[in-house]
Amino acid sequence: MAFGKGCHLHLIDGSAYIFRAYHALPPLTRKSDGLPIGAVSGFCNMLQRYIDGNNGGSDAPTHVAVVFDKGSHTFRNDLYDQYKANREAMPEELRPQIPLTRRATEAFNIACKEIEGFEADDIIATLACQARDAGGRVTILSSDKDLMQLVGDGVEMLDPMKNRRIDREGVEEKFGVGPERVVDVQALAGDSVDNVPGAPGIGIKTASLLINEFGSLEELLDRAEEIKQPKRRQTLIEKREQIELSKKLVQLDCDMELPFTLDELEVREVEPQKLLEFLAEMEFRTLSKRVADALDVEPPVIMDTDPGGVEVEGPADLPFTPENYERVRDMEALQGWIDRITERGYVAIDTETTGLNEMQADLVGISLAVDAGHACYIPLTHRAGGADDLFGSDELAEGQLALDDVLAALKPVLEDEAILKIGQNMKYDAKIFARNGVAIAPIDDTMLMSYAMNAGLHGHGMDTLAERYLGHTPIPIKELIGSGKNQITFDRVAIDEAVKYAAEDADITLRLWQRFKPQLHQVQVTTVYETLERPLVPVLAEMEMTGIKVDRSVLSRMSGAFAQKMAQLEDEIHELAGEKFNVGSPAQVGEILFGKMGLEGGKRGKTGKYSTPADVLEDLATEHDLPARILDWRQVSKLKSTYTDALQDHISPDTGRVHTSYLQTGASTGRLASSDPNLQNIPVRSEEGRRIREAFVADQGKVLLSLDYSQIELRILAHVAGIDALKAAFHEGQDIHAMTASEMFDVPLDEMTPEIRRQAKAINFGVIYGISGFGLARNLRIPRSEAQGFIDRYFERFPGIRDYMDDTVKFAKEHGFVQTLFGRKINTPEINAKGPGAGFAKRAAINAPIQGTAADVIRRAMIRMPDAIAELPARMLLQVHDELLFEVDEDAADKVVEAAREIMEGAAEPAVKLDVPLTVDAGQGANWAEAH
DNA sequence: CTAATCACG
DNA sequence: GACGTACGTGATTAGC
Repeated sequence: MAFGKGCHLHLIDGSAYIFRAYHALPPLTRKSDGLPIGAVSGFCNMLQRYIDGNNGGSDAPTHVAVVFDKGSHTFRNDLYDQYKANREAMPEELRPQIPLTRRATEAFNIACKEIEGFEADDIIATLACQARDAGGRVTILSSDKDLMQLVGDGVEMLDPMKNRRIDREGVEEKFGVGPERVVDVQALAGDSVDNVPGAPGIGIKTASLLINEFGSLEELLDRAEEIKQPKRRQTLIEKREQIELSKKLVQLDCDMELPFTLDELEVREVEPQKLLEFLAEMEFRTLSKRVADALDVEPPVIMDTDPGGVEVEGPADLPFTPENYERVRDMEALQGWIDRITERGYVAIDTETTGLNEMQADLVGISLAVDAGHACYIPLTHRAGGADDLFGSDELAEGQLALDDVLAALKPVLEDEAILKIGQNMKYDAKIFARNGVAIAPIDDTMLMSYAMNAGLHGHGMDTLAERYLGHTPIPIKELIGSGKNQITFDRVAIDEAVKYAAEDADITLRLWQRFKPQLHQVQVTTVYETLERPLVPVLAEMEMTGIKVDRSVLSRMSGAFAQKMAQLEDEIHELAGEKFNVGSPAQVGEILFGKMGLEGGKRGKTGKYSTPADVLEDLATEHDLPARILDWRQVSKLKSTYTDALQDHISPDTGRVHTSYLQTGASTGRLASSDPNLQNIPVRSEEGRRIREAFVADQGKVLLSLDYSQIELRILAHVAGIDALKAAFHEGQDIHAMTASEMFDVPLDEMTPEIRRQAKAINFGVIYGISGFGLARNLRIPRSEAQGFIDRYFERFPGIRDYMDDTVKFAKEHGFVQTLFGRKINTPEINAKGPGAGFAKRAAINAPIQGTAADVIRRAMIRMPDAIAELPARMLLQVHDELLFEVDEDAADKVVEAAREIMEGAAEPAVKLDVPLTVDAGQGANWAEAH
């Protein structure tokens, strides 16, 4: 039948269907071979429901097509190279499913249309226009707002999820203008998802207002001078070109040359045989049965195992049996494992090494697991003689494959894009492999999965996870290597013992993965895991391996000076006290001050001893010399022992640099933690302490570059709590603490004193921490009643803050967690507790979304940074919560600042559009003190 | 091994 | 009405 009057064309936005199916469903895999199949399954279900819903209806289509995007480069990229530039890459699990969705469409006997280099939207637009011109009706099944341009004259949209028809009125409701002016509004408003710039500062609301006033975009731009608002007028005049470009980008192409005609899209009957064969191949049992029922035919039989007979065992209740752990002795056995891994497409892997320091530890063996309950260990460099041999032996033990041979055989597997490598704390193994010339990818990490789901509930180490989720206590490493000074390295462990321990780790990791993978979707943290956790692993690994240069001579000179100062202070202290005692013992200091000298304010701690924290001593120091000297001594002692002494021990003999280790799962809020050594708490607040940063230096011909977010947590607070006054202040670049002080104390900005500003600053920080009168009073050293008065006044001025706090606590009490703007969940198990813990949990719940969102922002920046600076002579070295430190060639510093700043300031987008700008301060110098 | 103290954001 | 509090970390030391 030729398409014409009385015909009804359905156009299905296939690409949108696929993404929706992918994100809505857990990551199902085909049972026989583990092929990811979730999106295909969801897609088929949608098609089935679609067909069911239209069968025999009076409004049934006469013609139908599913239309897909094809190719990533379209004519819009030629117009504007940034078009869709901030799109996240297609998830790895989705990629292989794309061709299967085309086959699925054909299996359902529906026309499947795609054209290389064109977006589905343009094909849909062209078909819709042709159908309309031929006098027929069109329904577009999509919720994509871009397609709303086409509505009218017999063309409607149908949102398949909400099952809502969108006609002319629907479009006007959404855009404030009719379909023919939708393009104009979009051109002005832009689109952060597709990266269409539009007119800065103008959204849909303002855009429709302007278009309605002037009639069209062209008219508006020609008569822009008439606009009253100065900022708007200026934008429209200055950004005219950008707006006109935006229009070209959003304008759908109705005049494509199509290699097919409408007539070819005529609805065809489903062919049961063809469809059921496809569903059987995909192993969709439920859907096959439903389709077979609907068609009134026998459902196909789908075997539980593939023709090769590989049983895929689940983790449930399968016992741990060391007898099923194999020791790999020869290349034939290894090849068997490699074949099995290749066939399956994933493997759990773990490395054993001589130590916990990945920069120095050597590879001792590798364990692998593909099926739960079965695993192997490949010993590589175990020593002969073993633990009992007093002197050990440097001879290699018998029956081991050569390290080089094994690495050569495994390298193609470890680097194969189609084979997923699963680990527990993969950063560690990735670094070990990197030092052996293997770039392991792609990866999954059970530790990070647990963190994404369970932050705040418990730790994420293997022992914790195995006990909680598998009901199994793994062999303690102590049983093999001992502890304390008698500890041995893993290469001295007898191989047979090592097999049981190491293979078990791979087995546990695999079982945890099988359990966690579907849970990620159920808990709705897949995006967090895939965009904030997993991609950070290689970035951190790279930073840690790079390390930062530390000048030992600077440190050792300072250590000497500190030692002298301490000795001198110690003499003075003993003199003042009238006796010798250990100044480093808080208990003895307490006895001297509060016991012997009888000073006021001595409180006893849990252990019954006097407590002597700095703030108490500071109060005493106004009247007495002794506590003042003790405070001086403590400061110097801290700097010497923790920094100038300890840091020297961390300088790697191989690189001359210090390599910290970042713990991705350390802080429940999403922050990183740094250890061995901790480079996130290098002194900066005190003048003396700051000098330690002079020892952190740039290499010859390079400089250190520090970029830090300005007031990021307060900006996020302004956004999430929706405080207009704060937002405006940030937009105008005002001094936020001065502005707060001015609001609170009714002091004009030009009469602001440092003291009033300081108090307002303390309140601003207090708010982020879940303020209390007691805490603020202690911080500001003012009476509690006065502090409470400040807080009351603050909430009066910014009532939105109180609402935010109340809402957050309420949410936590209802759900047991709070969330960041990017969807990270932080569990709050203590929130409904009674007693003193309740206050703690409340404040933590208030703080977590703010601290966590800031942490998410800088993570996003870090993940994007390697690409952004790839062409520049720069390396990212350190992260200190809101600061990134780089080492760059001297002459490229400005360029790097520009590139890195852009990434950092735009890091929230496109996922989140903050109401406040993020700004980044930059500094550079030969050392960290100068750069900061 | 834990508590106390203090370094950072 | 009393209680006990600023949020998040890691390293070092003393002292059991």
